[in-house]
Amino acid sequence: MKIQAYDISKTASATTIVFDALRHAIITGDLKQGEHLRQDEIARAFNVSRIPIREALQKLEQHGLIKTQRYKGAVVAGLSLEEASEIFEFRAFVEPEVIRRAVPRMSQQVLNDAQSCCEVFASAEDPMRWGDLNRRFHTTLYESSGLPYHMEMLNKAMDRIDPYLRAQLLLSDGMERANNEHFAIVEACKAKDVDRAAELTRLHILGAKDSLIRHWQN
Amino acid sequence: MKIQAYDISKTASATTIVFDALRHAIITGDLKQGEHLRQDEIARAFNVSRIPIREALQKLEQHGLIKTQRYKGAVVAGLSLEEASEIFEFRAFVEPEVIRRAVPRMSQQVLNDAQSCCEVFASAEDPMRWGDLNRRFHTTLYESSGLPYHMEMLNKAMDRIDPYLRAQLLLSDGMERANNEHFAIVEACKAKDVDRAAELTRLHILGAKDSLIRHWQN
DNA sequence: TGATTTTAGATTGGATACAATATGCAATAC
DNA sequence: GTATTGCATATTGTATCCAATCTAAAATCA
Repeated sequence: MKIQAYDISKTASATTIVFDALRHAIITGDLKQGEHLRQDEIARAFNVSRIPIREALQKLEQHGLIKTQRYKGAVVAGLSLEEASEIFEFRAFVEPEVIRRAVPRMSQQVLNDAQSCCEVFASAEDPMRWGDLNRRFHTTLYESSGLPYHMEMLNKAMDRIDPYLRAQLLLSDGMERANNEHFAIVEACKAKDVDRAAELTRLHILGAKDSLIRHWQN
Repeated sequence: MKIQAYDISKTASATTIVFDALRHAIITGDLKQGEHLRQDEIARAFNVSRIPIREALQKLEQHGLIKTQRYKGAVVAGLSLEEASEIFEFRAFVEPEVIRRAVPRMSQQVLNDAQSCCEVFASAEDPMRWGDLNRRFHTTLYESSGLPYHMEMLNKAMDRIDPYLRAQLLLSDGMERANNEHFAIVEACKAKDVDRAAELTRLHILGAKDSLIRHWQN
């Protein structure tokens, strides 16, 4: 076998392509809260029938990104401030526990990756990339935990509040604070200081939540 | 308007009927781990086309109850002991926090409901009902928390390990222990002893996990 | 005019039909 | 006899079509 081979069964079906595209559009805010998603329109845009569209919409609803009503269609789901707050609190409660498990297991490689994530994040010019980089930083740290179920739950949580995270980073000092806090977390991980890493993570998330709430009320 | 009216848009579509039926069959163990779910077969059984079946299967996959592969179909997902353990630990971590928030807000009504849940559970003869009653007991307690997102996550977690919970209750002293622990939790809630309620909940879940693991290894 | 009914178009839910892929068995080659 | 290839069947993915429902504008009536 001299040729480069892929597992074709893992390539994307029409449904997953559409799902990924819509998911991306929603969590980046291209599709805004309350906007209608017309099956026919999307189907024409992707040049497929409505069937894969409908299945993609089902998946989006399962992820909480849209809301559908029988015979009325799908709209991009909004989050009230209360709902967003609760999800931030969920993260602030679970992520420190995950990092607790991860710190003792982090290889030098992972620590280096996290460090360079931080640096790329710090020097990124494009605000559109901040959200992705921030997300990658967090998942990089948690991967060593060996807790795939917890991470699955956290990923879903982050999906739901992604637009709010992006908004928070765009606030006056959002980016700078996130940066400093990220570097501090990496330092704690390098020092294998479990308690400190956990507490910094907790404060990092709660801080984002608080600054978002403050900004919201103006 | 003298007649009893329902919001028909909230009635079950073919998809949700099929989903509920399959979900029930899986979590009660009627459909066993690894069993194939053929779209055509299910469609004939429910006398609908494959479209609603496919949508129901998607939902089941999102809940982690089945696994699908392109062009190969769906099989009932199994859980390794490690995966089940992690989910027990997730519950053992999150549920005490939820009950912490719930205890100060529990009305007398809720406390009475929980108490009678316990009593029904204690006197239930049919092992098939134990799982449902146990589940209802836990959700009754948590509803006062005002944390719908946390509860959604916990419900998904309980769905995944439901067959294991049922198995655990069937162990020699499983039912008796669960009973005693449930009554103790209710007592702590009545006494508004937040710390005790949380700790008892944590031990209740970890105890179930440990007894399951011990039994598994024989 | 203003409220109600009618009606036509738009949109979604579901059924049927067809295409793409997997699987297992027979045929062939060695 | 074993391994490979070709073919038939089973199963899933997608397209097309029809039915059920919603929406909003036109028509009707007081």
